[in-house]
Amino acid sequence: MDIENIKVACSSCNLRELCLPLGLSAEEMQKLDHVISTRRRVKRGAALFNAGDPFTSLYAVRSGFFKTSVTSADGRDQVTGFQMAGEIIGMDGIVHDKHSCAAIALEDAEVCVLPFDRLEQLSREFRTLQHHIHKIMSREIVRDHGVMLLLGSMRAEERLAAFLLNLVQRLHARGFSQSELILRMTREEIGSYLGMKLETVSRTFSRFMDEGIIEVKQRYVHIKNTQALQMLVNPQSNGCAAS
Amino acid sequence: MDIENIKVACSSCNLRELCLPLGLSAEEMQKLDHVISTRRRVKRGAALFNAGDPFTSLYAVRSGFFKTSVTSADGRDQVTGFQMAGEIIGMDGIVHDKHSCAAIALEDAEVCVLPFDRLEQLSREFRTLQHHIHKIMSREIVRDHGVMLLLGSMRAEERLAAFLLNLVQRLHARGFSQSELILRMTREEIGSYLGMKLETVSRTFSRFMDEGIIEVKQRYVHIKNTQALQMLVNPQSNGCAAS
DNA sequence: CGGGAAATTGAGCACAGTCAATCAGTGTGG
DNA sequence: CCACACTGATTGACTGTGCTCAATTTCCCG
Repeated sequence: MDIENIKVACSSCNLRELCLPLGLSAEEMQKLDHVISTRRRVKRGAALFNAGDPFTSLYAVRSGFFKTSVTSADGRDQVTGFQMAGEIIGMDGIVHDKHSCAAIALEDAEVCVLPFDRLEQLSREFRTLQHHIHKIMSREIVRDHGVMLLLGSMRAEERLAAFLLNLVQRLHARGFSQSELILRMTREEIGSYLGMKLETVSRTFSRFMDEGIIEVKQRYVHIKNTQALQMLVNPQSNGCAAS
Repeated sequence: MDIENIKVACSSCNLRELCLPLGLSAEEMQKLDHVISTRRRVKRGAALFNAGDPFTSLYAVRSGFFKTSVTSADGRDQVTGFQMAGEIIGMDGIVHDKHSCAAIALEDAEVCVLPFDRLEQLSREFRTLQHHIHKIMSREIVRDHGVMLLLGSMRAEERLAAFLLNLVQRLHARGFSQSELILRMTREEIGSYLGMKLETVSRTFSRFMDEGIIEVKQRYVHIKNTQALQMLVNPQSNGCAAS
């Protein structure tokens, strides 16, 4: 099985500045350690949960990379996001006590299991934790609105540029390069997320390469001209680094 | 000014089965009445809040109709949702203590002001209220994922059909007709929400009319064949009413 | 009743989708 | 260890949906 229980502690986790414990006091974090007692391993290609699965917990990505996707009644599916270390998955399940999307590991991954009833219980005691959970959900809502903007009003080039910039920025916040990355998802998954076909993703990558903006070799991407990408997303930002 | 304070009570509101108080006990609802002490009127075309405004409260729509929209750095904007009576607006503001989208009244409207710190305080006392707030935020996330599916994988006809069905279903839950409605938004706003140009919205309406599926006259819409619309959204649902 | 915003409709075009062939990379089994 | 199969990526040619630009028309609202 791909499930394995491991004792863990937020207080000693190197992701605590990115993840759930952000901003908690030592005492609060200690309490949190009691709530978050198990980890779970998920193999590449396996589901952390599927649409329809009963909702019990949120999950904090500890290592690895996930995609979440929803499926329409007639079988079309849409990737709704990609999640990396320190990000929280599963908030879609709260409304109906079951998940409405699936979370699939794109590489061997490990998550911290956060039983939601215990999280609610603890957040009734600590307003910092309570507020932090509200923030995490609000952040997801704001992120989703950004994706709607992308899907509703941008052209293929702009979408892919925005996608690359977002990915590299999040990776950079985790200590990786600002200009190089390995894509963990296929062209088809990128396309599904960005509302375009895999061939268009591939062609757009090639065009960026022809223009000298990036270097692509399969999953490897080197961003040679960040400003050019920013200009594509937002023509206003004329070369000057926006804060 | 378009601001006016009025004493109000959730416990005697006719929207309490749709809105925030859903599922609360008499005692809890009485406590909630103390939190929600003011209403605010918003004139047609005016903003309940704008992007960048400091976040203090959530708002429950009491009457009228709103749109929320985000604006990109270069001025494009995207309608992210339409809200009607009983729905909650403003959760985008929690993460950064300021709103990331604007909420504009599409007709003269009235909202209940829910100061967020007091809501957090009360939800630390009542787990029913706490869980209900989590559900409301989760519902928004799930809704957003549905919009992504629509924007990312549907064609113009399917988008508009899904939009009409969603709108009429929500209106029906509020006691309005299942087949007739007045659109409170312009073709341009519909287009922005659905990721298409206003001309395409208009043309698609006309096509539906030619096919005898609906009757449209400016803002008035009569759905003559709900099944045909459902078939457009989901070809699988072959005439049989899906549960 | 008149002005202006909103909606409709048309013609032509472009971006991205479709279908198809080829190539590259990876992992498996003989 | 190499051959082979398979998935994923690239590229090409063609097509079609929806966008652009433009001209009317309709309907509100003052």
